[in-house]
Amino acid sequence: MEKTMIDIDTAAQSLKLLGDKTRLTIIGLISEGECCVCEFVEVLQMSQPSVSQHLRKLRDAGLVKEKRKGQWIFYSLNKDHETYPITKQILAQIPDQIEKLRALERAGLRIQCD
Amino acid sequence: MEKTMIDIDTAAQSLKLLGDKTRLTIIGLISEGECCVCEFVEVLQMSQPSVSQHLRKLRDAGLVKEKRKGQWIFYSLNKDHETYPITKQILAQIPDQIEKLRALERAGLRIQCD
DNA sequence: TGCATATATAAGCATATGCTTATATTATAA
DNA sequence: TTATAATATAAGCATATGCTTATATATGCA
Repeated sequence: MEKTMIDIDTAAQSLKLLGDKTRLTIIGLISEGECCVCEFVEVLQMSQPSVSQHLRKLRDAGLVKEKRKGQWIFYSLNKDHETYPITKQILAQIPDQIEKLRALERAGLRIQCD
Repeated sequence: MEKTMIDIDTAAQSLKLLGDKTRLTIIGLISEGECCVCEFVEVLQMSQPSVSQHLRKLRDAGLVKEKRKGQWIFYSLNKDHETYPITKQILAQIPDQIEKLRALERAGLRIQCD
């Protein structure tokens, strides 16, 4: 498992994106699976356009992937991204967001379409 | 070695500071020792006020410490900071900046006052 | 087809950011 | 004490950021 160095510009660009509470929470939410936009809206208690705009930044940078499933668009971590190792290390040091998703599920608001 | 979780707001705040090429390079430069402002100015090829302003942000957040030695003020990593574990992990994944300091030394511009 | 739902995009705006130039502060040295 | 060097701070400005509201696009369903 050879460690590849991530150049400083690339690292800084990803860190800048992760350096926002909303986006860092989004990354935490999908650290163990995918979520759709309406789930983020519910958990984050933010407007849909605002959430979409954060997702676009993450997607443009390649940190997340999107996949349409019917009327929903699901977002997930892009584990192939050059800076994914950094993201993973950060995720290991912040509290997981799973409980928030469980609460969604209990409220019947979790989208499952597999 | 129990891992303490770093809350998401705290993590995001530090990541935001690290998400800037200049500041990330500064952190890289002091990852193995202290540097004074004029060394940063030389290595980064930036104006002194601009460097000072970046250092102030890092210091205000507690990510770095400063120590005056005569006419110079030396900056170093604050290893006691709550988010230092994150910083350390990031540093492990970017190329070290030591070579830049060696070049300074060869040019006779390295400040040593111990 | 037509309507509802999910999502994206656009435009506008207030605030944050990072630089610049000018100046203040602190310490050393003559 | 005066001059110089190292650093900090202040003010100004252009650009970036993150929200809002309004609207567009795409899908599913009656």
